This record gives sequence, structure tokens and C-alpha cells, in this order.
Amino acid sequence: MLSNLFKFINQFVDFSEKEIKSVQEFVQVIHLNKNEIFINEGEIADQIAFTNSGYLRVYYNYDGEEITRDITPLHSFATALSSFVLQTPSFEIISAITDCELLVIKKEHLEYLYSEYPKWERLGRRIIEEMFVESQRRIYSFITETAETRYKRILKQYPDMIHDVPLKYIADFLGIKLQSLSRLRKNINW
Amino acid sequence: MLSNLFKFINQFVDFSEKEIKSVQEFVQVIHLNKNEIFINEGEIADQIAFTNSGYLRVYYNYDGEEITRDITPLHSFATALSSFVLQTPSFEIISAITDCELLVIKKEHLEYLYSEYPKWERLGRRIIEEMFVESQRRIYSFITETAETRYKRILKQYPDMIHDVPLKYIADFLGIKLQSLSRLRKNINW
DNA sequence: TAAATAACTTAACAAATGTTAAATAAACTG
DNA sequence: CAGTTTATTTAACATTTGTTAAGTTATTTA
Repeated sequence: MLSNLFKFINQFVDFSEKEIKSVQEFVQVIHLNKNEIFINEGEIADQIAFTNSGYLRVYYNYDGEEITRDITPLHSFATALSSFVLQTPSFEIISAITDCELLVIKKEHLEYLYSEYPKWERLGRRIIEEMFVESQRRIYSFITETAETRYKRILKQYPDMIHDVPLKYIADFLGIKLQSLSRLRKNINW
Repeated sequence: MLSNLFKFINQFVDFSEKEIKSVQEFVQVIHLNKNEIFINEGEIADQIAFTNSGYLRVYYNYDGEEITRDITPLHSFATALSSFVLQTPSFEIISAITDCELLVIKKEHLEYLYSEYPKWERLGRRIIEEMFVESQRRIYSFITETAETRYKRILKQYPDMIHDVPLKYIADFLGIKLQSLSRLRKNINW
């Protein structure tokens, strides 16, 4: 059940048997059905999820419309980040695009692990660093690439995503409208 | 000399006198003239800078052109992040837009502080979290806002920047061409 | 200070993306 | 399976941004 998580974690730090054990009492497995909400608007995000299976999306309401800012790839972490970090009410909503199995840990438990096990603090920092690098990469792609190139990049980087995630969410993720994505797909130049 | 840095640090953690002292032996003050390079392409970024005064830009060569991905606000941290984190050759270049005074710490010293003082690890994590939140905010603005709105946001968020930073860099930062920024400034709708 | 370079603006036309409004296709639900 | 909802496509026209090629203004340097 936790093996994907451990595989992920071991990319960043070497955990002893005991340190690995330390997580088990805090991690909770939850299942979300498609369209179920993990973190709602106005709530203070007190949990972070590792996606064991399925896709989540991070979106927010803007002018009466839902705008998807992020789609979490498989086996990655997701939370309403600014709410989680600053403990302020979330303007972001996180919900399940497909049925999901999540490994969830509460912020207070994470803080406990941070203070009790230095390697956990290190892990937290390394994961955030990694997410930050990816986020910067995405900014690059908004600055230099066309929507078509960004779309091809998704196909390459997350080939499974296209099967399970509706195009309207992918369009948002790319920063264009659904209709523009549809047109772009038709005229795509391989 | 270090007071801006301490002010910045104390937003995130409470350092004791002794912990504050721990930084002083590792922080080096350097001055860059306008256009001088702090981290070059191909180099492995082994330092991170706090901008005590002046503006840096992070850019890279793309198709023979320089593309500015980031302009560091005053009193913030800058490095070629993915190179610094992964210790791989940097494709990014960091250079001084204006004369700069930087407080610089080497990665090895930072790692030492991380391992020796848990609060430093915490500080590192908190600062990265903060940078990550800002980076996500920027992705939002690429997805939902027009270039005009993004430009107005810079004016509001960093009112001094406009005096010291050439528009060509700001245009890159906004993800548009210089000429488009110029047109947008003319037609701006307040 | 004159010449040179860099920064910024303008304009005409091209390309990309948005908007509105529909039609079709696919997936759910009773 | 029929009806309904959701997903996707298409098309015409509008708006935004890019491209190219100038020009003007400001700043730097000999």
C-alpha cells in the first residue's frame, strides 16, 4: 500500500527501518470517487496527499468559472499549497478527476515528524525543492513556448494523462481555452 | 550590512543570538557592477545570493536570444535553482541588471548549517515554500490574466522595479515581446 | 560634447488565441 | 436501451500578441 510512497521518498533521503516506521502510524489511506472534493474553498488545508492512483486537479473559482491551475501527476504530492503553508483559508479547491487512492498525512503530524526526525525536515525541504523546480520549468514554458509545444510536452511527459483527464482541464492547465486546444489538436504539426 | 537579511530570516524562524552568529562566518558580501555575471551557463551553481541592493535577472539562451525568466525583487534570494538543487551544470545565467550588493553563501556551508542547526533546515524549507507559493501565483497569472493585468500587477507589487529595470526584461518576465509591452502601455486602461 | 549604443516607441501586417454559438460524439443514468 | 448530461469539435468573427522594420529618445563612452 505504501510502496509507491516509499519509492518516492527514497529518491530524496535514505530512511532507516525505524524512520520508515515513523510514517506508518500517521499515514491514512483514503479513497475518493470521481468529482469528490479533497480540500474545499474556504477550508484551511491541514492535510497533504500523495496520489497512489488517479488524478486530482487544483482549481479555483474565477468570475463564476472554474479554472484548473494544476493537474497532479500520478505518484506526487498535492495540497492547497498556500493554505497549507500559511494556514489561511484556501481559495483553491482540490477534487478528484478520476477515482483516487490517496495517502494522506495531517500537517500537525508532519510538523511533529519534522521536529522529531531531522531527516523528515530534510525530506520536506527536498520535496518542495523538487516541486519548485518543476514549477519554474512550467513558467519557462509559458514564457517561451507556444500552446502547441506545451501540449506536446504534456503528451510526452505524462502519456497516460490524456486518457483519463478531460481536455477542458488540460486546456486550463495549458493556459488556453478548450476550443483553442481542440483547434490546435486538429492542426497539429508533428 | 546583514540587517536586511536578518529581517528577512526572522519572518520565518526565531534565531537565537548564537544561531544568528552562525551565519556570519559563512556569509560573504560581494558587489557586482551592472551586467556582471553572478552564475554563468555551464557552471554548477554552488552559491545562493540575497539581494541587499539592486536587481538580478535570471535568463537563458534560447535560439540565439536571451530570455529573461525572472527578475529578483529587492531583498530576496536568487540562484540558478535547478543547478543549485541538483548540482548539475546550469543552463541559466544570472547577471546584474543594476549595480548590486549581494550576501552570498556557498551550498556546502548551507548544507553544513542544515545538518548542524535544525532551525537552519527549517529556514531553508520555509524560504523555499515561500518562493514556491510565489511561483504558483505567477502560474495563476499566466493562466487567467491578460498581459495588461500582469503588467499592472508588477507596477503594484514592485513599484520601484520599473525605474531600474529595462522594459525588455519586464516584457520577457510577462511572457510577451517588448513591442507588445510598449503597445500595451500606450493603450493601458486604468 | 559628439558619436555610438541601448532603450523605447510606432505602425502595418501575420499568426495565435478568444468568443460565441452551434453541432456531433461519448459517457452516464434511470 | 432511451434519454440526458458531459465531452469534444467546428466555424465565423474579434481580440491579442508576434514579426518586421522603422523611427525617436535616452544613456553611455571616447
